[in-house]
Amino acid sequence: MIKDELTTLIAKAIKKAQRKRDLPKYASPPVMVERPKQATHGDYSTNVALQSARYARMAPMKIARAIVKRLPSTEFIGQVGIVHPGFINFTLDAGWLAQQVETIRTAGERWGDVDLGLGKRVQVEYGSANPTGPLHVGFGRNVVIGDTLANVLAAAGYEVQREYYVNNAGTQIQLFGQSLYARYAQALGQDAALPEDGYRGQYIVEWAEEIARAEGDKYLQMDHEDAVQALADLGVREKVLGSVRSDCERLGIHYDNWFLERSLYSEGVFDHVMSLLRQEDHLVLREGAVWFNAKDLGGDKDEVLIRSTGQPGYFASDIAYHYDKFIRRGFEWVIDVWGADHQGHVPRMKAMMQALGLAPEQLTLIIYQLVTLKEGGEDVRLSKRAGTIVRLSEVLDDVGPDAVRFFLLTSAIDSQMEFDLTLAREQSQENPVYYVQYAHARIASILRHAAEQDWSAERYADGDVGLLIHPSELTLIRKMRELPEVVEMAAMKLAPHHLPHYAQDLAATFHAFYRDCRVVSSEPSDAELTKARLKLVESSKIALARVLGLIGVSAPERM
RNA sequence: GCCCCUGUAGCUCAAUGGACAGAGCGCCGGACUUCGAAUCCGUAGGUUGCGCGUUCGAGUCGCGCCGGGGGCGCCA
Repeated sequence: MIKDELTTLIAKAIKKAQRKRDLPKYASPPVMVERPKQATHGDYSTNVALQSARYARMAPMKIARAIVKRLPSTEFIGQVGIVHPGFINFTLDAGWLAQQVETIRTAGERWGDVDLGLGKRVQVEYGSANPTGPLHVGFGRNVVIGDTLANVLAAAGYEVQREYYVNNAGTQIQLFGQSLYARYAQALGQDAALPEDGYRGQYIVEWAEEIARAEGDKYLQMDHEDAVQALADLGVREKVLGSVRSDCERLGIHYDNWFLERSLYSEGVFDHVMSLLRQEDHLVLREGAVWFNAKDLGGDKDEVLIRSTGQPGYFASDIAYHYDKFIRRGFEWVIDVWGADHQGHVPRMKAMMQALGLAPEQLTLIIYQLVTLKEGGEDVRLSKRAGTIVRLSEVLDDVGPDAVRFFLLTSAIDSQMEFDLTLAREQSQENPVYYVQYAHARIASILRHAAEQDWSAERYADGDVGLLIHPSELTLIRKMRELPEVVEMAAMKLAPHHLPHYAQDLAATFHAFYRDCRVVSSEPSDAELTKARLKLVESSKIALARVLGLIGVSAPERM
């Protein structure tokens, strides 16, 4: 990338300046090349002269001049400027920029790809929640972040696997089964009580009725324990995962693998990992329970693995699960996407990594802040067990998948966001996603119009992009060229929110170009310019479609 | 009490330690007689919660205070 090439060139220039005695000998701080916020400061900028002042014991402006003096000329750099207090600003060469249109057209749907991952395997696990009810709208943030992160990492050259972990073992599933059984029995006219901490949501009633209608009273005939288990399994498999799949489908999310917690037990992974931990002396017996000695490995406290009842807890499964990911399946890097309500688990997960003989950095825990829900300015309190949830599917009905996805993605992972259902419904048409999509549809329309005027792709194939010299044309090309850098940044920082912001920016830049430059001209003398601009328009379509694709929303030809 | 995240325009949110803190929505005013007005142009709106400090330079880093969210279970 240009940014990296520039960094290297500057570093070389510094060394050369030192050899030629323009600069004293000193260990240069790392060269940082950034994109200035302000267009008048050029396309790239470095503060290395400012950073070096204290080591070189020279005025930054003088250092900057010395560096620039030794900078070799290259095809892509147009102008180099030195600005007080010591910034060196680079402007890309206009002719070189124009040629980038061809680069983008050649890259096609791979425009934006970056060689960062070098094919390294990474697993992104997201969406995993207790499968005891439909997906909640706040949880939508989890799947959208995870899925977009996976898209970005794939674009950045990683080999990505997307996984959903089905927690189909443990006490919550037990409770879910009991709740379902009670509602099922009620549906068949029996007098049955919900368990103490049972799931009280209306959806359990609905599911129970559906099961009663489809299967009759066969579960009442069975042994109670077996019936609860069978209903729990059926509920998870058909009802919960059914709704998860359908929500994900609507959001354009497709998993590579659905991993069952229970398989860890049936395939012996759990037992194996426990004996491993025992061998390595990470287990302690205390008060009839088996504890993991997390404190010895930097955890904040020890954790129960197997309760005194003999039942393994959630964390025990998690250890076995991650053993499976890293050791059995050989992932070098694993990313788990968790809500802030799980932040307290981070230390014990890091301790677990050490206990398994793995580097803690191999496991990245993305902790996103929770979405607080409002309805007309009032807080909406939520509880899956109490049944007061707002289903993701309802919001998808009201607002639409593209707007939901875009909205949930726009905030940084660390910032909590407020989702006002009333406002979201009212303003769904104002969602910025439509602004971006409109730009894409507008481009499609221009290309259609061009084809009608006999400007088909074949007829402008020999257009000369060197004719693109209008400031708005060049601004648009500059903006398109940022895409790979945005992808790289989003991948390195695991920060998907940069994408929707960039998308809006790109769309705005296109609209400005459209305002200033007539594309399809009826003047015969404009024929060559029309060809060049059609190429530019085509390349913007490529860039817009790509970023929309990464965000996971559609790029419509018409709207 | 301790730990994590956070406080930026009326609202929802951006800003890899850099240059005049930016968008969208909302408000007000303007632009469709050749490519899509779901667009564009313009106006207003800020002591970046408060106070110290580090730095050539702080919305960004450190410390303290105040406010918001989350966590600290043989639940997940």
